[in-house]
Amino acid sequence: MARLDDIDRKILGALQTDAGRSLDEIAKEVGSSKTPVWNRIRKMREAGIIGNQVVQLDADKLGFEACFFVLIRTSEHDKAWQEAFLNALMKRAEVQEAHRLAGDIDYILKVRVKNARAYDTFYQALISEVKVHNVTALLSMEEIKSTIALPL
Amino acid sequence: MARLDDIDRKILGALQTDAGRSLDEIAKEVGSSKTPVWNRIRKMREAGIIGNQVVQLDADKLGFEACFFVLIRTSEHDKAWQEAFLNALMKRAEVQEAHRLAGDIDYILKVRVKNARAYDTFYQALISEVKVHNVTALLSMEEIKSTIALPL
DNA sequence: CCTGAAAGTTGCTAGCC
DNA sequence: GGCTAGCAACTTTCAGG
Repeated sequence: MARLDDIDRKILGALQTDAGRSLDEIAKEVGSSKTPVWNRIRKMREAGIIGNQVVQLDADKLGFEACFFVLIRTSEHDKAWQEAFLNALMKRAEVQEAHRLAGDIDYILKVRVKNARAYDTFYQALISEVKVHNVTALLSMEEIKSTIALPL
Repeated sequence: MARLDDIDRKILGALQTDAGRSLDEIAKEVGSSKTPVWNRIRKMREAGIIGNQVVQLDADKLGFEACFFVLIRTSEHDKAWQEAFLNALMKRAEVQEAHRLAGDIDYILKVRVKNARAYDTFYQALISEVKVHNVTALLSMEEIKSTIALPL
């Protein structure tokens, strides 16, 4: 874990809210000026704290109207199965998030697709590739909040 | 839903993978040149398809080592309760995602915190603010995949 | 709708406080 | 460490095909 001061945190806060602004603007917002801010950003990039810059796209306007959270239980816990499962998740663009869980449920996925039929296609492809014991899909009716910003 | 051609989709694909490149690079990647690409991006911005540019931060390196998926059932379904609940979620930076669901479980949250104690603090604050019937927290052991890219 | 070039900003570096 | 200044690179605009 990196050691950051208050200005670093302000910079990160600004960048994770809107990275599309100029260095000058960000420098003014955090109460510093161009060069020091640029040096801090460079260091945090090198440290891997700051990753890629990406745009947020409007899922609805692009026709992705269905979003599922998928709870998965498996009976297989050996290395080979895990690798096959992990591989299947990585290569599927519909899977926006995948977490291995502690407890009763083994995995949770967030799957974004155009419609319910597209989800079924995804689901059939997944279970034909890897064996899973039990699957529960939770359908999102409304995306209340969605951000990648961390609570700095 | 907007009408997009193949080049538009390629541009969106490039931007949601890495928006930190120059127009020239992106133009070359999608097989076009600067000005037309710039015009397409401008139009998609105006249409709201392209939103803010943000940086992806490394949660682990910043000390956010705990991530919970929270399943919530409620007995209250009236307007006032919903507004209070929605308000509580919006103002809490720990809540990275919040969805209203169809079926048995009413809401799912993704909550990012520094550690289990910080989750408990969040949890206590939430249930003291709004009444919820049943809460199940799923603890993430490993973030296998995490992207905001849509499967264009 | 694309090309090419010009003008205005910005990112990035270096040398000084 | 931060500031000033300057150059290179980029974004953005606008003619013209």
